Amino acid sequence: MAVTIKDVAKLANVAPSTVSRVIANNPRISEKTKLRVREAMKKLGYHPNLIARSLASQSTKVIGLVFPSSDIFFQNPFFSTVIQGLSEGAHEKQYALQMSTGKTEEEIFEGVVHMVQGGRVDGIILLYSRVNDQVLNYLRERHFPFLVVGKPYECAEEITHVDNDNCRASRDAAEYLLGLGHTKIGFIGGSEKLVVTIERLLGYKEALRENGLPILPEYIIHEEFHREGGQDAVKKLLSLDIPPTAFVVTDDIMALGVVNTLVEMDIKLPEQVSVISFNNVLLADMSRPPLTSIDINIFELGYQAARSLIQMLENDNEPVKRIIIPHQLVERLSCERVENKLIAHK
Amino acid sequence: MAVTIKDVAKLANVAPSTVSRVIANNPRISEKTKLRVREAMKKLGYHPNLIARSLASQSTKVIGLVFPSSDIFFQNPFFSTVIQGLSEGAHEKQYALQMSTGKTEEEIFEGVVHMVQGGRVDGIILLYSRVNDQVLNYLRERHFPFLVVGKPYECAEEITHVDNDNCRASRDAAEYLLGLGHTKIGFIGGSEKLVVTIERLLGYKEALRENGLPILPEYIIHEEFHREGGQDAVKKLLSLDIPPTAFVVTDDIMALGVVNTLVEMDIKLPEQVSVISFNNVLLADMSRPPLTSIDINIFELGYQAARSLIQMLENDNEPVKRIIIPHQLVERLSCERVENKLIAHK
DNA sequence: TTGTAAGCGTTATCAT
DNA sequence: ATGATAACGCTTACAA
Repeated sequence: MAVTIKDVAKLANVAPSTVSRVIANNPRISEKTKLRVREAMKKLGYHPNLIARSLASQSTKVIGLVFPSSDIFFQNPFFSTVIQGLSEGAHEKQYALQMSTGKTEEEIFEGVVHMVQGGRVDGIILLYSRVNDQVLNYLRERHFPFLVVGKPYECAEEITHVDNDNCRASRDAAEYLLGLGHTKIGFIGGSEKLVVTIERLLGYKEALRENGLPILPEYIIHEEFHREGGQDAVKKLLSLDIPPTAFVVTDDIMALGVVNTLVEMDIKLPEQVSVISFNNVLLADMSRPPLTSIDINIFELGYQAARSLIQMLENDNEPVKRIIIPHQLVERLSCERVENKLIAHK
Repeated sequence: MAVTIKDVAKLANVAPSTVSRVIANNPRISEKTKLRVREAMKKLGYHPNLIARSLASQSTKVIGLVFPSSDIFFQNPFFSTVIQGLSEGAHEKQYALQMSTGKTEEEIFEGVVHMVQGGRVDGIILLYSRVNDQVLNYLRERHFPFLVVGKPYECAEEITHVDNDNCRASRDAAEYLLGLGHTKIGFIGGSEKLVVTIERLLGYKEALRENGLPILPEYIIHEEFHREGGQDAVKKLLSLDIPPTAFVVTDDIMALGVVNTLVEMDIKLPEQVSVISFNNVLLADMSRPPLTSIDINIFELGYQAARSLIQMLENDNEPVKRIIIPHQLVERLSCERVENKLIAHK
């Protein structure tokens, strides 16, 4: 059996509670005893049992992570990078990260309940935001500390969240294309259930509207966040009578699908068609041509999420916060000023 | 405060121990009481406190994950996919996954000690294998249950591990190129401290030797597992008096760097130079030309790792195992039969 | 400044 | 088949 607080107490000739106080660095213990106790701890190679500590103190120093059920999320570099940020934010405050596992939505939900009611985590970070989310509703009802990476669909002002200004970012993207003279701009987004898609669509529409351009429903396509999604979308758009000359694509991976498809169709990028996308993951500049993309600072999203949740956990009635991570447009070579070279009508 | 076993006991008119037995589905409890107790649990919305259970039973049902310290690991899709496999394997047996956090090697080591001595995990999975690893040595010394994804550098027969036959895989890769008539084959590998690099280099050498070809030290380059690594390596190799006509690259991402660099140098793929790589991550077929790559079944690596560790945890003296995940060569368009079109000497 | 003792919510060993 | 009761290893009033 491992060495416990009692063993240390015995060796140092003090009570177990004293050892506990030394660990907590309680100021009411004399330096002399502290020294003696610490020596005993070192001698025995003592390390506190975190489970026992959690039980006694009702706090685990563990943060639960909830991912969306879709496989697609894992395939996207967003996942890795946000984890890196979370990891760094958590580590700084000595918190551990635990992942929910499960494939279906239902399994994930049960996993969260297990974590929460089982007392295994002090708080939860949701790494997605969708319409009518069961997990979010559950956490709210139980008043369990949690935070959303992304913008909650409802009651955003009552839920702490870390997000980009996606509406603005999308407006920036569309305005960039408008600035290059494009007037026929298509929008290729992810699932309409995802708040991020909703927001980016909004920004796109705002930009068009403010520039006096019509919003054409046939120019707006929703597909999954993967390459095939981008491929399907661009095919649909290019088969229109008057196809767009530029695309706002809400994810780099989708954009790669778009680019590949265009290349296969022998359409020149950026001479004939411009593409701007989101996330600026590593792949963005591995594409040929490299993608102009809106960098949303994924690492920072994760880092601030971890920090903010820990703040909520450590300070009673920390106010609800909305943390906006800045984005920036990274110009590469996938967009060009529109000349009169239109795509031949089909 | 949450509802406990005592509350359930009171409502069902039994002793707490009986409730505990019902939870464990102990056969010595009558069906009648089981029913009554379960009803009470449902009525109160009871959920066992996992922390208390862990303390009493000295087992957490949590697996600790240890990543290499390098940022590069996270940027590689290997990370996401192996996590998916681990997640599925763990979930099936109701285990949770906890990640070690920390940037430097030292921080990670401390994180592991914290997890282990703190009793927070029942076992550990190392997601890398390198020469002289501090973490591995620590776990061995303490006889703490753990398993390695990859081949341990030393005492591989005493440590359960889940791996590919990397030596064989690399031989397959080299032989494939030899089969296409290449005789000047370069090797671009990762850090020499990583066992995977060592093994793949070995396989490469074996293939050359068995085919009566010389092993040229200047044809062997080690770089980091990222795109720049591939770029640097190929530049070095192409500046040789007699540059290779084909490359075995031990990672897809590096291979992308190789391909991009070749394109920039106006060297035609696969007409002038062939490239074969490892891992077959999604990017492999997004490259132009799409990469011929050895699929090492990353998901399966993770999945089997989780399952095997759980077996070790649940069965006393489970024997040490070596689990080899099969690989297969996926032919795409980055390799071609060598004709007499050599690269012009520099 | 330090010790005593009562929890924290389970499991597990005795009894009965 | 079920009930007391003692762990599990720590924290934290309350005493002294």
